[in-house]
Amino acid sequence: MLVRERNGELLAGRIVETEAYIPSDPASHAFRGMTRRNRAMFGPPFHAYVYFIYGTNWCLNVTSDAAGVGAAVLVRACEPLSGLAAMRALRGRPDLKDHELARGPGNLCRAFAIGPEFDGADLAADPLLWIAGTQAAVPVGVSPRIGITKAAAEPMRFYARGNPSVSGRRALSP
DNA sequence: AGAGGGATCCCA
DNA sequence: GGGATCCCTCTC
Repeated sequence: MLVRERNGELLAGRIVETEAYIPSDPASHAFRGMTRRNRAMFGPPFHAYVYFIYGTNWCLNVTSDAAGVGAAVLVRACEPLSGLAAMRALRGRPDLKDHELARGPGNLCRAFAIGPEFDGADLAADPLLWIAGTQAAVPVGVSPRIGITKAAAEPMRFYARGNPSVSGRRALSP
């Protein structure tokens, strides 16, 4: 479960879609070594790597290997569990259905008010953003990742099968 | 289906 | 410094 405390309120959601990026992976930001942008990706595990893309979107990753190793998991979607009204306000779209609030990595960061201030944050200790709890066993689907061109066939995307909060439904295997 | 959007990075 | 690229989103 991803949790964000904002103005004394808890925004929370079940993580239902992720993508993996490993050091040997040409699609990874870390593939060509450390830069100012991807610095956090080489930090200790279970920390946030937040980056800006396509001029409009922030995306949240969780580092997934030892310090010095550039590896992370992109958090692509959450099923909203609490703070839905605040999420809807943050999206600025009163018309959205619950399962659309945090569907897609850019939308997720908007709904949870996640921005560059969390780049490098310790997700086990940060007072305003953390990941906690155990995940109920659900059927997990595997597919290629979305929106990349290098290593595009690698089955590195993992999602809760059948969950409507999962993005990229056209690309899903059933 | 197609445009918009801006930061980043590589190579001159 | 320039330009290709980019782990996308919304509207048409």
